[in-house]
Amino acid sequence: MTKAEKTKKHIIEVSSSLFNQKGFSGTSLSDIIQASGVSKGGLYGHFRGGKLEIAKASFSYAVEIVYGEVGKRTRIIQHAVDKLKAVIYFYREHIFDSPVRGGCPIQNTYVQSIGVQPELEAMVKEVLLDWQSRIAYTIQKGIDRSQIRSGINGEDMAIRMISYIQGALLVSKAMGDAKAF
Amino acid sequence: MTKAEKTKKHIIEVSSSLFNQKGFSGTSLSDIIQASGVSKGGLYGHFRGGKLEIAKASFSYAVEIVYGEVGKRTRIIQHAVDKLKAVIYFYREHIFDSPVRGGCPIQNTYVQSIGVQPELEAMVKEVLLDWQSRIAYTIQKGIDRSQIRSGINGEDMAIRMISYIQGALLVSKAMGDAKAF
DNA sequence: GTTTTTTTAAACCGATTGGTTTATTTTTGT
DNA sequence: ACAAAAATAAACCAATCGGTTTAAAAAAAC
Repeated sequence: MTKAEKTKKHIIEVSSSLFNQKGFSGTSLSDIIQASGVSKGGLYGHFRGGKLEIAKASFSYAVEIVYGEVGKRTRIIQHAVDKLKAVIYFYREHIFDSPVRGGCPIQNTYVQSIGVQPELEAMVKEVLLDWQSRIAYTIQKGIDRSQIRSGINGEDMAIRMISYIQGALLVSKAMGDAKAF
Repeated sequence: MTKAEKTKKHIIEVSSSLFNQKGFSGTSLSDIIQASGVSKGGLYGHFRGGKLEIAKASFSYAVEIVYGEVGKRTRIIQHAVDKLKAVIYFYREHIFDSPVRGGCPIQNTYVQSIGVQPELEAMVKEVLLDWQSRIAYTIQKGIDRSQIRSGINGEDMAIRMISYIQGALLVSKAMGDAKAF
């Protein structure tokens, strides 16, 4: 990794935390400059698209980080039901200790970008669809292996599971405990 | 209602829509001035606390509006289970047609204020606790009337119901359909 | 019709916003 | 040691930010 690549990654790491906590309009270039230690010219050198390009890269990075952490926990699990349960357990254990500071980047980015930042909004939808198909795939595999009773609609079940996680996350964070899970 | 009160209410009506859609940092005084037609001096006359005071009043107003609409639907219903179901149906029917433009003010305000606007954050928590106790009260009444089996913990059940609604709202809006409900 | 209330328009404040370019310096790879 | 790549610091831009005060005008209440 060249120096430039390292710097770019560092900017994204720092920015993903900022954007996830304070949102797009709540995060200024000055914030990123101060938190990263990179000069304004440096930022512009790496992201000619300005703030929006940094925010987009930050969101993608944040999603990858979360996916990576979830994957660590679920990759080794064979049984489909256990695998899906492990996903939920992961989120329940990381309500106040998210892989990316500020909580679930999907939730944060979506609420803060809807109707205001169409490009970010579209990215969130893509990620959600991807997540849905991943879960649906696991469910289908479970059905094939007779671990889950057939007749279950994978896509619908996946949506409900995501919905459950997101709702429980929101309420748990607000209430200060994990009772919603 | 005096002229001043009318104007103040008008400012709040307009602002609640703006804040709910674009968030606190995403909404500027200029936005409010333009949308309300009230001059800058007028705003300051009615809200000496500036933007934050307007945002707080707007959130309270938005919550009242939603509560009012939900109440219209549920007030006449006697059976506890039907009453709770009606709440969920209400939200399902208003995913893309919220009483306050931008969707559920609890969800929006919380995500956009957490860690950044402590006063708004605190208000959301209060509203959530109030909502929880309302639902719990309905559940308890249902138990007393043998409409709900005893042994159910009203508070826990209420949290789960709120969590369900919030999650389903978020995902439904993002996905563009009500499958999550 | 007069007094009070309410609202406006305008000026002003200091600070910050995102964005852009430049010359210079530092660092890197060879 | 030298050439290429990377990063900095600084200046600059026009625009906006939230906030504050004032005199004048408009509207309402009596």
